Amino acid sequence: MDTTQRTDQQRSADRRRRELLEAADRVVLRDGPQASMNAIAAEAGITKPILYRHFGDKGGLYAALATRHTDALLASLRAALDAPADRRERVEATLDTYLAAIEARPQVYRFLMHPAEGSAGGDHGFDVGKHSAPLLRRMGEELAQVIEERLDLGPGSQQLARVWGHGIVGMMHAAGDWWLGERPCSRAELVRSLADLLWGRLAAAGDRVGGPGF
Amino acid sequence: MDTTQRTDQQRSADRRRRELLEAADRVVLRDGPQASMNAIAAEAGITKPILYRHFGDKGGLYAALATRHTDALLASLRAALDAPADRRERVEATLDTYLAAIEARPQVYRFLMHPAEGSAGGDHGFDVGKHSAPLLRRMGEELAQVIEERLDLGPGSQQLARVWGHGIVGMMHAAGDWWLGERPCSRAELVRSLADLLWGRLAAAGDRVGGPGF
DNA sequence: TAGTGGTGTTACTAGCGGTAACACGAGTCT
DNA sequence: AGACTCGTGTTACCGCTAGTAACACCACTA
Repeated sequence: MDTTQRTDQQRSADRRRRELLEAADRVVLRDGPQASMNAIAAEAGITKPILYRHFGDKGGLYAALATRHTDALLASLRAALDAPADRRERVEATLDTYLAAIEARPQVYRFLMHPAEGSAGGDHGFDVGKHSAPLLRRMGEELAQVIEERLDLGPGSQQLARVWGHGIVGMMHAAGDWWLGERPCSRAELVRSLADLLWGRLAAAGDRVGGPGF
Repeated sequence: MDTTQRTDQQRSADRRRRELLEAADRVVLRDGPQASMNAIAAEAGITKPILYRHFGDKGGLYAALATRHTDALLASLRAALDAPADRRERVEATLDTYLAAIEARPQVYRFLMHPAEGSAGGDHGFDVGKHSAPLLRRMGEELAQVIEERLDLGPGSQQLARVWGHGIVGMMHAAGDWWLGERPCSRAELVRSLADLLWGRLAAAGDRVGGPGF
């Protein structure tokens, strides 16, 4: 039970855990978010109780799975957000990165947006205000931080940055989800339209003839 | 089996249906979106198969339930959107109406955002791009229509209006969800911050000292 | 040789959505 | 009257799920 021994065991457990996660990944990407624990165990070549020993419950497994993908996506977004270009170009690059990601791997996207639905049992005093996927929350917080660091918004800047961070992320998400389902235009056009919205074209647009503007 | 008879029966069935919906409403508002069909049937004083005869499956019941609340909320939003005031005031009124609704009845809000999760069984060729709740889609489409009717956006206005409709709704939803969970500021402040975002303050903000702006 | 810890199994529980089969009461046709 | 249908209700079941208890094996150690 010396240190070396325990390290070896831990290393082995970690490796096993990674293998299980990869198997779970395959199943979730194939069957969608309702992939059953039985199916995942079968894909990994083992049986259910082992999954429960490693991840506690379904929520734990899904959280571990989601963290991997979320981290990867957030890294890409950070890179786009940090590119050496002016603000509009950075915003467009970030939007495009996100949209390219959900376009390239829609199953991953679907999973990240609805990871743990019917998992926990009796949540009677239930969590109001936490319906967005964790990914959205994390993206919102990250964006808020970038905004607050880089923009001069005057008094109340921190709070404003957080509102904007979550708001912009929500805009991106909803528009992207709709776009992915209907494909009404190219990705570049969507990016441009959203950036135009953020750039105040809504406020600047003229009223249509025949009545006061929206 | 004459017309009067059939009308009587239909009327009775409709009345029953409404009673069942009200019972389901009570249970869903009490237990959250995972309320079981057994629980709903018990609340209504009957047993499961009757629910299935009236609504087909759980998705049908939940859809009927969601439609009621969604229609009500959309009516309020339309009223705010049609108020006699200038554009900014209308936008703020609409945002405030939505936020007031989710603040006043968070359980309804929660249900509308996650109505039918683990319902249908084998959806293997699965619906990519339809993860937002139907409420969000409907709000996005309605807003798009209003924008397209009232604003002069130049060429490609219809497509632009739809992107903006869904984007703005997503912004409102994500910011509202975050705000409802953390309550970092008053509703009025949130409304003002979001309207400022839509009014181009992001583009207009100056860079912070020490580097190029976000 | 006995013991210990990790890995794996089978077999089970409780609850879910959904359904088949049956029972009762009311109105209708012959 | 008697048979027939139809809507409403029930009980008892199916197949599935998440999650668990109990047992078996295998390697390593004292």
